[in-house]
Amino acid sequence: MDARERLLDTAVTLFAKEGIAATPIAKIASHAGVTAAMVHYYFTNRERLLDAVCEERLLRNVNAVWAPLAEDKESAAELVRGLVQRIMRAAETQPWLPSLWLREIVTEGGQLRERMLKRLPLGHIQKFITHLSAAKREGQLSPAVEPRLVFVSLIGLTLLPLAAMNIWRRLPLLQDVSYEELGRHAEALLLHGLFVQQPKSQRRR
Amino acid sequence: MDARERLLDTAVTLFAKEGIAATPIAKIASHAGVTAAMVHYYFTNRERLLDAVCEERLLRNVNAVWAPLAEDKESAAELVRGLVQRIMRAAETQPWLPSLWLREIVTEGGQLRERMLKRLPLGHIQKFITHLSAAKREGQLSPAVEPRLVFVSLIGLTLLPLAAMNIWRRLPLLQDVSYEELGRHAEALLLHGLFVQQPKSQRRR
Amino acid sequence: MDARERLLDTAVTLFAKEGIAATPIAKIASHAGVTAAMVHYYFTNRERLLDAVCEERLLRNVNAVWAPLAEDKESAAELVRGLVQRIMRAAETQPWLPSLWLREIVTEGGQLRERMLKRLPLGHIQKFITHLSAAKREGQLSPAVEPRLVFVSLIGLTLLPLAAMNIWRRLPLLQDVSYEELGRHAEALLLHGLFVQQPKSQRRR
Amino acid sequence: MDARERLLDTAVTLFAKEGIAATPIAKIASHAGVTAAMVHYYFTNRERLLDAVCEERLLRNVNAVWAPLAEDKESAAELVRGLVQRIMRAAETQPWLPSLWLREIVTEGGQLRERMLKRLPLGHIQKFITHLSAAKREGQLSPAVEPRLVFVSLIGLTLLPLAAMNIWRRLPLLQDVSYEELGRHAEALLLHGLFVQQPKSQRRR
DNA sequence: TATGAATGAGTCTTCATTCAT
DNA sequence: CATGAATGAAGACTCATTCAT
Repeated sequence: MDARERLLDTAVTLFAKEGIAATPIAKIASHAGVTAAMVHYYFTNRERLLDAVCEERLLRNVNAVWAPLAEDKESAAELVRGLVQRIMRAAETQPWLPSLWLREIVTEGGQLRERMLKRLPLGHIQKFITHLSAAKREGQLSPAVEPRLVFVSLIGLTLLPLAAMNIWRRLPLLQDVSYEELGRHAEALLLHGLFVQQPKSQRRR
Repeated sequence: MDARERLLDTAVTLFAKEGIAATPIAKIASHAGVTAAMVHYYFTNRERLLDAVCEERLLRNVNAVWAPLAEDKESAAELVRGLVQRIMRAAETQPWLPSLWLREIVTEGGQLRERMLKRLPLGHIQKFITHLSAAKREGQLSPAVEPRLVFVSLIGLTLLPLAAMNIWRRLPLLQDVSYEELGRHAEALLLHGLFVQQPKSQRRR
Repeated sequence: MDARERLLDTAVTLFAKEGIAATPIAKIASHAGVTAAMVHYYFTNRERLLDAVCEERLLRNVNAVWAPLAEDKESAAELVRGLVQRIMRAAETQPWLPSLWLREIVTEGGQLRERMLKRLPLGHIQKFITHLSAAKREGQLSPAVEPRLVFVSLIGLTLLPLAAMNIWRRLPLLQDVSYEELGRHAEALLLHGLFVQQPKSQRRR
Repeated sequence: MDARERLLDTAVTLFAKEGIAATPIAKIASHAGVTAAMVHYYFTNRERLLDAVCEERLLRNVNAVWAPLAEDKESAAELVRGLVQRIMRAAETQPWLPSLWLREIVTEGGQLRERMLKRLPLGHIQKFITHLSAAKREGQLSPAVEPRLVFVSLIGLTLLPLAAMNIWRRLPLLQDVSYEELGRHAEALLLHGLFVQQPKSQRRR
C-alpha cells in the first residue's frame, strides 16, 4: 500500500490510543515502517498531518453519518435511529474513531477541534434540530427534552461508551458487552427512556 | 491560600483546558505564581502531581457523586436521578471536571485512567448495576435497555455535553443552553426517552 | 564571568569567524563551556540571541563611534578623521567587529541587517551628511565627491580592509601591515586622495 | 537555456541575496524549475557546485577586471581608474557580484574564500602593487598612502557601497544615488581625496 | 536527463529534573 | 520554602545525498 495512506492509518490508530499530544511523529513513522523524515516528506509538518487526518480520515465518516439523511421523508425517531446506527457502524469498522473524536474534537483543547469545526456539516445539524423542534411543537417529544441537545446526547450514548469500552470491559460484569448490544441499548434509551412507562401512574417504587 | 492547593487548582484547570500531555509543569507553576522548581518541591515529580490531582481533586467528586447512595431505600429511577443531579452539581462548581474526566479518564490512553481505575468505587457501581438488573427482571426497565450500560450512558448524557459545551455554544442555535436545561434534558431522556410514548400505536411517518 | 556575557562574547567571535548562518547554537555553547540548553535559558531562542548581540555588543560600538560627534565645532575634515579613528579603535579592541559588520549588516541578506537598521543613529548620519553638503557648497569638497556617499566610503576604507585582513595578510607583500598603517592610509586617502596634487597641471602620465 | 547554466545563474543570485550558508540546494533547484536531484546530477555535490560558481561565474569577472591591464603603458592613476571602471561595470551587469564577493570572499569564513584565493591573479596584483610602489618612490603618491593597501581600498570604495546599496537606498537622502555617481565618487576620492587641496594653507576650523 | 522516494545527520527547541544556595 | 542555574533527553524539522526507475 501507499506509504502515505499507511502513515495516515497508523497516525489515527496511535492518536486514538495515546492521544495526539503524546504521539511523536517518529513513533508513527516507525510503526509504519519508515523514518520520521518521510512523514515530513509527505505532510511537510505536524499541523498538516493533522489536517490530512481530518480531510482524509475523519471527514469521510462525518459524511457517511450525515449524508444519507432524508429529513423530509423520515420521522424524527427514524432520523435518530438512522444516525445512531451509522455512528455505530462507522465506529465498528474504524475502532480508532470514538477515542479520537472524544479526545481531540469534543473535549476542550482537542487538537482537531478547530480543524473539524470548520468542516462540520452545520447545515445538516441545523436541519436535524429544526426537524426535532417541529416534532416537539407537535407534541411528539417528551416535554423536558431539548431538541437542540439531542445530537450531543446521541454522541454521548454512542461514541462515549465506545471510547470507554476498554475501561468497562475490564470490569468483570461488563466484559462481554458487544457493539450490537450497545447500539440496541442506545436506541432503546433514546426512543423509550430507561424505564417502562406506566400510563397514568407515577414512577415510584 | 496554600501554594500547594493553588498549584493543584491551577493544574486541574490547565489540564482540562489543554490536556495533561500538552501542559508543561512550568506553565502550571507560572500560572500559580511560583517557579517550576516549587512544583517539584511539593510533588517531587510529574507522576506524583498526577497522583495528587486524583487523590485530592478527582476523588472528592467521585465520592460526592456515589457516597450518598442508598440503594436499598431508593427506586432505580431515583438512583439515576440522584446520580445525574450530583454529577451536574459537581461539574457546575468545578468546570474543569468534564473535560478532564473525558480526556484523561474515559478516553483510551488518558493519563489518569489507570490511576483512577484503581480508585473507583467499584463496589458502588456493582451495586448500582445489580439494582438495575433486579429492576429489569421485575419488568421495570425497557426491554432493550442493558443495566450494565446505564452508568456509562449516564456519563454520556452529562459529562460529555458539558465537556463539549464550548463547541456547541458556538453554534448560533445553541448559545443559550444552561446547566439546568442540560440536567433536565438528561433526566428526561433517561426517564422517558426522547419521544412521547403512544400506547398501542406505532410511530407515524 | 557571567555565563550570559561569556555566551555573547563567544557568539560574536564565532559569528565573525564563520558567519551567523553557519554557527549552530550548540557550538557557541560548547565554546563557552555550557550546553545548548543554557543558551535557550538565557536567550530563549536564536532570534533573541541575535537581538542581544545587537543591543549588547554592536550598539555600544555604534555609540562609541558616533556619540562624541560635535558637528558644529569641528570642520568636515576633522569629523571625518574622528570617525575613522574611532572606527579603527573599536575594531582594534574587538577584532570580531569588521567581519560581523560586513557580512551581517552591510551585505544583503545579512542576519543583523534589519535589526541594526532600526537602531542606527540616523539623526547623526543625517547631520554628518548635511555638514558635508554645506562644506561642498562652500567649495571645500572635491567637485566629484558626493557628500551622501562619504560615510559609506569611510566604512569601505576601514572595516572592509580590516575584515579582509586575513586574506591579504597571506600575500607575501602584505604580511606586516598594521592597524596603524591602515588607519593612516585610510585617513590619507580620504583627506588627500592617492596622488600628490600637481597644481594647475593635469593628471596624465 | 541550458539547465546547468540556469542553475548557476540562480545559484549566484540566491547566494548573493541570502548567503551561501542560508541557501539550500532545493531552493536553487526550485527557483530554476528543476528538482534538487538535478542539481546533484549536474554538480555531484554542494562543494562542486561552489567550485563551479567560482570557475564559471566569478573568475570571468576577475579576468575582465585584471586582464586588460597594461602596467607598463599606463600611469598609476590610469591603472586605478581603469580598475574602478571595470569593477563598476562588472557589478552593473551582474548585480549579485558585490554581495557575493563581500560575504563569501572578502569576509572571514566566507565559503568561497579558499576557493578563490587559489584562483586569484596574484601576479597581476603583485605587479599593480609594484607599480604603485615605484610611483610612490618617485613621489607621485601621497606620503601616507600605502601602495600595498590601494587595491583593498579600491574594493572598499566600489564593491562595498554596491553591496550596501539596499541599505542606504532606504535612507531618504540616499534614494537616488546611481551607479554612475558612485563610480565618479570613488574615482574622485581615490584621485583627489575628499577635500580640495589648499596649497600651502591648512584646513580652516 | 529527470524524478520521487527515502534516509541519516544535524539543528533548534522544549521540558522534567536536579542542585547549590 | 524558594530560586536560578544547569542539564540530558527527546521531539520537530531541515537538508544534502542516494537510488531505483
